[in-house]
Amino acid sequence: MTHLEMTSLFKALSDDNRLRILERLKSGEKCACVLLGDLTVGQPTLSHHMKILADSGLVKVRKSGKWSYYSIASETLQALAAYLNQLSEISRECVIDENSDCCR
Amino acid sequence: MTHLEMTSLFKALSDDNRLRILERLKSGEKCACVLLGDLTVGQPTLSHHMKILADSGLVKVRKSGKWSYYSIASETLQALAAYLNQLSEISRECVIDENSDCCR
DNA sequence: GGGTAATATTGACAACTGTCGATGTTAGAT
DNA sequence: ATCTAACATCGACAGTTGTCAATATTACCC
Repeated sequence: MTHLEMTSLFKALSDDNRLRILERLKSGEKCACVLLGDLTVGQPTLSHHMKILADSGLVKVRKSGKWSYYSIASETLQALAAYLNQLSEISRECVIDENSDCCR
Repeated sequence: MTHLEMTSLFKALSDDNRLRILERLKSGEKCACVLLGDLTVGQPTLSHHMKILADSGLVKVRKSGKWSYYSIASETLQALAAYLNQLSEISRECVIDENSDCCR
């Protein structure tokens, strides 16, 4: 996963409504009109959010007739979680001495 | 961790330079002037980014004399990773029948 | 105290983002 | 073919964000 893909994933996650959508999808696949009922945004706005979530790879889309069904892309979420965990593992306890100059 | 805190964490992570800073901090505590050398932004911009990272709880600050030392706040990163993992665990395989109407 | 180095703050500006109303597209129903 | 429901796209607008130059603050050194 490239650096750019990573930031676009975090961008996709950094909106209150989109987080709500993901949490709603945790209970299983949902169609857009159901999600619309859960939020306080208009239909074009929901469509916009779903596009961002789908394009980033956080949700999968399945179209059937008039309906669009969305579901969580677990692999992507797990990959992100793995990245964050790796980032939290500080390789060595490297505390700089308080009296040393750090900048030369 | 509240919903609002969560989105502010993701917001803090959704910038290329801030991700770079965190990856740089993975090798241990660094002072601002060192981080400045790693990026292609001016000093006020770095200061701005560090404030966002610190306020969100992703990094810890230690001040000593003229210098500010920054380090990764592992707990926060791990909490976020746990949240993402929990989100990826779909409770039941709930695929809606293709021929059913979803919206009533 | 005066000078200098590290960092923070302020103000300004361009770029991006979330939202909506209006309109377009597509597919089933009558 | 016409109507309607689900969803997408477009254009506009306000609010936010990343960036910089200029300035302020703080702490050390002489």
